[in-house]
Amino acid sequence: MKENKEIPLAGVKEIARRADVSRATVDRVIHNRTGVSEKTRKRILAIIEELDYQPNVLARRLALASRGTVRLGVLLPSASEETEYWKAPLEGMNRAEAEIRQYGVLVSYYFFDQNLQSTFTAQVNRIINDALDGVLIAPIFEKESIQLLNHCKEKGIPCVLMNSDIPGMERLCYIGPELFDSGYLSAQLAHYCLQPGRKAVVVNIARKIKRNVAILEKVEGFQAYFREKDSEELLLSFHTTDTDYDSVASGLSALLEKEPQIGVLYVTNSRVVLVAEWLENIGRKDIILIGYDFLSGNIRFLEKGYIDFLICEKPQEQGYRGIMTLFRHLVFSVTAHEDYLTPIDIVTSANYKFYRN
Amino acid sequence: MKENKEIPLAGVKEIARRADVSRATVDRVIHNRTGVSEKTRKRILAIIEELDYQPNVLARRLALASRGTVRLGVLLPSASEETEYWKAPLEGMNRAEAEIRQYGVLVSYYFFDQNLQSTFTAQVNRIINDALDGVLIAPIFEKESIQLLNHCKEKGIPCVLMNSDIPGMERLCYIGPELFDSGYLSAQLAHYCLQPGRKAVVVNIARKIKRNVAILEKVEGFQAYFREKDSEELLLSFHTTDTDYDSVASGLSALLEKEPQIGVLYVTNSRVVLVAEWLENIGRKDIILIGYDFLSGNIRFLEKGYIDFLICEKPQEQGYRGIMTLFRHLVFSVTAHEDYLTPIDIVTSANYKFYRN
DNA sequence: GATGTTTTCGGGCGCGTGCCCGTAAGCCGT
DNA sequence: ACGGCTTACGGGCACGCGCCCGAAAACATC
Repeated sequence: MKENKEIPLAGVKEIARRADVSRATVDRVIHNRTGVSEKTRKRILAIIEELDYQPNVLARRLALASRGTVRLGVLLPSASEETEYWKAPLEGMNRAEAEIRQYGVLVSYYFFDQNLQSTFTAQVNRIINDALDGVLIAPIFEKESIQLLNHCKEKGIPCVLMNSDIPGMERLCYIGPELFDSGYLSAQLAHYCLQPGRKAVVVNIARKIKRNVAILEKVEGFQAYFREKDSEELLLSFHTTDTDYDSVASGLSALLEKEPQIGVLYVTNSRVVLVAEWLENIGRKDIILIGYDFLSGNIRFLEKGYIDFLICEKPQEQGYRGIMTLFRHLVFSVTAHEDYLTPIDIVTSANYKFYRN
Repeated sequence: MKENKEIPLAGVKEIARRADVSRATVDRVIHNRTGVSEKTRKRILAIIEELDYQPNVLARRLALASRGTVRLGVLLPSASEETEYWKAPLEGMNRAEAEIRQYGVLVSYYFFDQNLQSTFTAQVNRIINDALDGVLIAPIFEKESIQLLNHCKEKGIPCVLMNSDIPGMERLCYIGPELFDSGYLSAQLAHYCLQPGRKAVVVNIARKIKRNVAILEKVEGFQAYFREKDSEELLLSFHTTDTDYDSVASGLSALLEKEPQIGVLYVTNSRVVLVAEWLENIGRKDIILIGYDFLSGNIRFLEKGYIDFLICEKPQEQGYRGIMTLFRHLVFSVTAHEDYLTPIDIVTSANYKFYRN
């Protein structure tokens, strides 16, 4: 009594039968190759339309496997201790790679040092030289990234940006967060938690702040929220370009002495761990601390109660989707992809156990 | 100068060549079928081990496509207006179905009415009768679900539970939230937002509360948090089995009159929309409202500012993963799946635009 | 040693698609 | 009428794997 009423998903053979031609002719039409008279082409196209023909991706890729391999390249920072962050996207890419290796896809990684522009440039040149079929890049250095994007455009190589966007450039799509909203959301949390009479501090800890788009946009979003709530007078800010613990600690201690009514600290990147350490050392669990990224160090302080909220933007999924987008574009010709703005997740000590990065 | 150094992923042919047998013999060993002498079997197994042979899933499934179809069944509540919630899991399942249809998988849906146990029983019987290859169920009615699980166990049919678990039963895995932690997280948010001197209310709006595991566990989690913070005296509660607006509104109005210091309302399910409506009518944006599920009605009140936090557990992904887990188990023999506890997401007016259900 | 039975294995087809090669029909010029 | 050339199409192999059928080899029986 099985209900085997399933439609057998008509293939090329069925189309050929109905059009009274051979499969090869249908094939020519599907790939708009030459060698088919206009009359039969029309006829076949009509039948394809009618049957809503969907090529079998398995068979297609299997057949294509003989022809050659699709070669993807990824340009991203190497995951050092300082920037453990980049381990996550890499894991996502590896996961994607494992999934699609069967389809004849090969992924090469081009790592660079975030602090050395020269390493970036060198890898850009290697990528150009290697003549890949698709490229995924984290455009940390804007100028050189634009150069690479232009090269890809010229050669018709699809290119996906991740982590941060370069507005106005031609590319397949951008995969990453909307940074302004990320700051705006943090401000909302801060505002909810702010007890009467207390103030909030925006804390920037980074080598270069003025040029760092990621930080600037977040700060703007944060301030925008307080402005909307007519609470701008509650905002303080603290910047330091020294990223070691001592500089951060002494700077914050000085600030706290001058402004004892601090209730919330918002750190614009994953260096929040330094601030958490400081809070632990001065024994102030009552100050709300908001920061970024699902990293082991941050999680530890989340558990201890010194970090209250971590904002996370699914870096692993960013890597996974980046590869998959290129794959689908190249192998299955699924181009209709707009930008993918990652969710902005709130992680606390109560839900971090279930978080998927 | 292309680096085509990739290992060609040795297939059955290569194994056969090295073992000096035909591909058919290798095939017999791979599927541990009879008809191979112990000596050659050992030899072939050694080579398989050595080459770390991974069968090409595309080719495998393509070849299998002729034999027959893998038939999956899903038992879930029909998405009525009242329970729009179930639209999301269904969408996820449809997405999964579209993705794996190429692999010869057919999904049948067995809908029941959440308020009528008889419809559940009827569908259980249909499932048993239809002799499916795999089953995904939302075990709303526990007793009948156990009956179905036992039947599956007997027949060796893999079975995945979703949305809520039945502890102690044999099944492939559970996909859904950890309800206790869901309540616990809500309490944390409530506690953060609670201004001095204000109180929090647990609001249950459901036909049957005492028997509803989902609600009870959440309430327990919520209370546990306040107990840990020694703030139990700040907790009130409100229950109603009448799920219409008027009952909810008049009940809450009475409560508010008696306890004017209410600062937070925690509604344990998606009926939070009724409470939001009430807050709008009495014009009280200052009361923090926490509720469940990413539904259009709830989102509207999130935008307006009457709902502050929505807790969401990725229902769409639950459906997607449910189907995919069965698929991978049946087609690719990827059994090593433990339970998948979905993330517990916090959605506010500032990040809902980016949320993926 | 002839015949039956079991064990062990190879050949070959099919899954749906991509693509190369061959070929018949039509056209043109001489 | 014949050779050369283009156009339009069909036949057939390959991709990697599953599986059926039949054959060879080994063994058993009289």
